[in-house]
Amino acid sequence: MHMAKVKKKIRQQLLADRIQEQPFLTDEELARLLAVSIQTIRLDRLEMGIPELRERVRRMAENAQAKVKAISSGEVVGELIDLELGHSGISMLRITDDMVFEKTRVARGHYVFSQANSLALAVIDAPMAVTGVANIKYKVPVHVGEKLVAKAEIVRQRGNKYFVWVKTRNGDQEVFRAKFIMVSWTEK
Amino acid sequence: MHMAKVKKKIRQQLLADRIQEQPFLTDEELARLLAVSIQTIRLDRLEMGIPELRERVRRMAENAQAKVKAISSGEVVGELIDLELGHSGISMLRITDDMVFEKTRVARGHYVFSQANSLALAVIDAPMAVTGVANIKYKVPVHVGEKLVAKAEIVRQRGNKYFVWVKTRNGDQEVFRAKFIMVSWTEK
DNA sequence: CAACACTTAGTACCTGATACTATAACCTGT
DNA sequence: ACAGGTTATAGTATCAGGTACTAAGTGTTG
Repeated sequence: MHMAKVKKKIRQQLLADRIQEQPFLTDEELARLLAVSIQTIRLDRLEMGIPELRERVRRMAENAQAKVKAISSGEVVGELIDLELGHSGISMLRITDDMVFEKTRVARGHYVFSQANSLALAVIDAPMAVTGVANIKYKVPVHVGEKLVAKAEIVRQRGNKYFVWVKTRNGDQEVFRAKFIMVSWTEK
Repeated sequence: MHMAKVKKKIRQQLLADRIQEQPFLTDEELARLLAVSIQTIRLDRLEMGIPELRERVRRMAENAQAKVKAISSGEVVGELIDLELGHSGISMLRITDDMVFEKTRVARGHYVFSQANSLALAVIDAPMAVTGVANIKYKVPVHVGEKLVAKAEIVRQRGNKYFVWVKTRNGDQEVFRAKFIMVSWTEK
């Protein structure tokens, strides 16, 4: 395989892109792909401040773990600010880069929903519960960097059904509103 | 009953737990924490088939990246099976371990929502759009391992508002149903 | 006390690097 | 055309965090 030699800056750009796309490549593999020596790759990385493979992998692992935790494993999506079990609760979610659409920079709806839904679940005082029904209105698009504050309130309880209203604000502006009916689940 | 054996097993359990909790520890650090020699740690890892630090980190990075991709960066949550732009679409989502509540093994509601919502967005033939309103009913709890098939259909369009219905089934059973009003977004 | 499991020590070697030195190849201007 | 600077390559020493293996203790226990 013979690749045309390119200028340094162009090569460095190619290198950076490649590493961005496939961070698991060693210097040796990168050298072969760009048809230069391994020393050149190392000089380029040094100049551009790109860390070595192991360091890249380590960072990805830490970072990705945190992101996975943010949406999947935590009890509540976002940060729980206040909770009065059986009455109300408040949580905060910061919209990060990976929660938005690339083109529009507008938050994907399911993040806003997730915050509200998980908060609604947290406020009800029952060992186990699931969402039954939800009525949702997105009022204003949310952008990257904004901090969403969701307030949940139990407005009525009938048997094992809890009616929870959640209002999400960005600053003073209400951006989202949801009514949930949560169903508690006595094990049998 | 051999005394030494018991000690060994307990230590190995402690070791396994520790690595589970803090996978970024080197053998040297683990040796210090458990007050044994580094060789003992290595023998233990060998016996239990626990890979070395670098390998552990590498696996975490790969794996976590895939998970992050599943919910955050992909256009559609789940796997897009079929899409007729402007009419309908089908997607499939496999419920994995980290999508469920630990205690109940029931899927968190927002995953089911995310699948439906992202599919609803995908079917509408507009460059940019956001969710406006959603009416949702969870009919049956979903468990780990199950495959959810969501079908979205555009039922009406009025101006820049698209009315999309999504029905999600697990096998023949309908587990979830949603009506979305999506709003397309002409940039100005 | 002898047998055997367990633990520790130590060595050679591996990968994927950093850090540094030395030299070769390529432009560029005058 | 040739000097001078930039760019590329080669090579060496060293490192972390291991694997794989050999050898020598240290208990425990029957």
